[in-house]
Amino acid sequence: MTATRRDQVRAATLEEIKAVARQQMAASGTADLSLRAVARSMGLTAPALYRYYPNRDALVTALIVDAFNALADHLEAAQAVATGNFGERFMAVIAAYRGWALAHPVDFQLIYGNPIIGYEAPREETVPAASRNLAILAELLAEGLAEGKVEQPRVPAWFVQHLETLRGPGRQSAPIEALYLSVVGWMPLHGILMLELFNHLQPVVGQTDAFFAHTMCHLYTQMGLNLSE
Amino acid sequence: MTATRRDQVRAATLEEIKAVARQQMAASGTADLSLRAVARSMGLTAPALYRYYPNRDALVTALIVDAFNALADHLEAAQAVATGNFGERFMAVIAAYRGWALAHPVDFQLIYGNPIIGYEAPREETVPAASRNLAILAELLAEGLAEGKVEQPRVPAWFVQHLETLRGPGRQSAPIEALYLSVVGWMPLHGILMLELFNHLQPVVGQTDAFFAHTMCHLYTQMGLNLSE
DNA sequence: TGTTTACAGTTTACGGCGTTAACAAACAAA
DNA sequence: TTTGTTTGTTAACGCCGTAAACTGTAAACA
Repeated sequence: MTATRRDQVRAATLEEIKAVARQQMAASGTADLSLRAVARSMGLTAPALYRYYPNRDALVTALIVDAFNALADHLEAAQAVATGNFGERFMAVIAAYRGWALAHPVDFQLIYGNPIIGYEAPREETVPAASRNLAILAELLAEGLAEGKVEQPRVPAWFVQHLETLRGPGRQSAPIEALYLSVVGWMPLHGILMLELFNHLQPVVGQTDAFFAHTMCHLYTQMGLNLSE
Repeated sequence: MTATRRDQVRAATLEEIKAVARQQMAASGTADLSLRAVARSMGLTAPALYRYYPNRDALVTALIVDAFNALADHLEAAQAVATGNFGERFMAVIAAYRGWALAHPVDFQLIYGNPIIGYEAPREETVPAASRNLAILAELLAEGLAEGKVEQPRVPAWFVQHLETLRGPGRQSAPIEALYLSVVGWMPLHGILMLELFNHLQPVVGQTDAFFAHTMCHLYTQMGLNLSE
C-alpha cells in the first residue's frame, strides 16, 4: 500500500530507463533506440529491462506520453508568465511552442512524426495529453474574443457539433469559436514546425526565425486576431 | 555507349528492387525496410543487392527522389487537366496534393517525415525536386495575380532577396509575389496533411475531408485569393 | 573462334538487434 | 528461519546490415 523501499527504487529505475532512452535518441535519432544500448549504458544486461517495460514499444509509449505532457507543461508555464496585451501574450505562447519543438526535436517528432515502424501509440493515453495543447491556445483566444481583440469567426455547423463533443462534458472551458480558431490556427503552426524540424524550410525561406515570426503574425492577423494592441 | 543488353537488365533490376521495397514499406512502414526481405521476395540472397545499391541508405535515397518526382508529376498532371476559373483550378491542384499524400502515405512520409535514423537525403538531389512542387503552385498563383484574382501581397524585404536566389538564374518563372504566396500557403497545407497522415487530425476535427476543404478555402481566401469567381 | 575480363550471383561470417527461457541471488514477509 | 517474490544473470533463437572470398556466366576482344 504505502510506498515501500523497493517501490521507490523501482520507480526511480523506470525513470532512469526513460532518461537514458531519451538521451540516446537525442544522440542518434528516434529510430535508433536500442534496448541493449540503454541497458549497457546503465550497467545492466538487456533482458533486465523487461522487468520494467514488457517490450520496446511500451517504453516508446511511455516516452511519448511524457513528451506530450512536457510540451503542455511548457505551454502552460509560458502562458502563466506572459504579460502585456493580448497580442503579446498570444505570440509568446506561440513562440514557446516553437521553442520547445526546436529545443526537443526528438520528443516533438516522437509525438507528431512517424514514431518508429507501424507502431501507433494508444489513443486513450495520447489524445487527452494532445488536447491540453489545443486547450491552452483556445483559452487564450477566448480571452481575446472577450476583449474584442479577436474577430468572431463563422464556425461551420457540422464542425460545431464535433467541437462540442471534443470540449467534453466536464468543465465549461473555452467557447466554440475559440476552440475553432485554435484548431484552424494550429495548421500553419504545425506545418512550419514540421518543415523546419526536418530541414525542408531553411533551403526555401532562408532565415527561419524571421519567416516564422512574420508568417505567424501575418496569418493570424488575417484570421482576425488583433496582435498589435 | 548505346544501351547494351546487360545494361537493360541491370536497369530493370534497379527498378524492381525499388518497386519491391516500396511494396514492402507500404505493408510494414517506412522503418521496417529490410534488404534481406526485399532480396528474399525477389528470389535473391541479400548480398546480391549490394551489386545494385551500395547500402540501404542509397536505396532509400533513390526511393525519396522517385517520390518527390512522382508528387510533382502528379501535380503537373492535375494542373494540366484543371479547367474552370482561377479558384477552381487552384483548389483542384491543392486537392491533388492531398490526394497524392493520402494515396501514397509511405512515399509522402518518406519525403517529409523522419526518413529512418539520423539519415539525411543528399540536398543536391532532393531540393530541386522539392522546388518543383512549389513552382507549380507559384505558376498558378502568377496566373491569379495577372487575372486580378489574387491580391498583391506585401513581401518583406529580406524575403525578396532570398526568393530571388531560390528562383534561380535560369528561366524567368513566376514573379516574387507568386512565389511568396506559394511558400506561405504551403504551411497550412503541409500542417493539415502531416496531422492527417499521422492520425492526429481525425480525433480533433471529426470529418477530415470537410475540414480540409473548408479550412483551405477559408485560409486562402483570407490570404487574398478570390476562389469563387 | 577461343581467350580474357567484368559482372551477378553465391556461401560464409561478424557483430548487432529484440525477445524468451531457465536459473541464481537478494530481499520482504511469515 | 523458512518461504515466496522480485531483480538480476547467462544462454539461445532468429532476425538484421554488411563485408570477404569464391563461382559461374555473359560480354568484349584477339
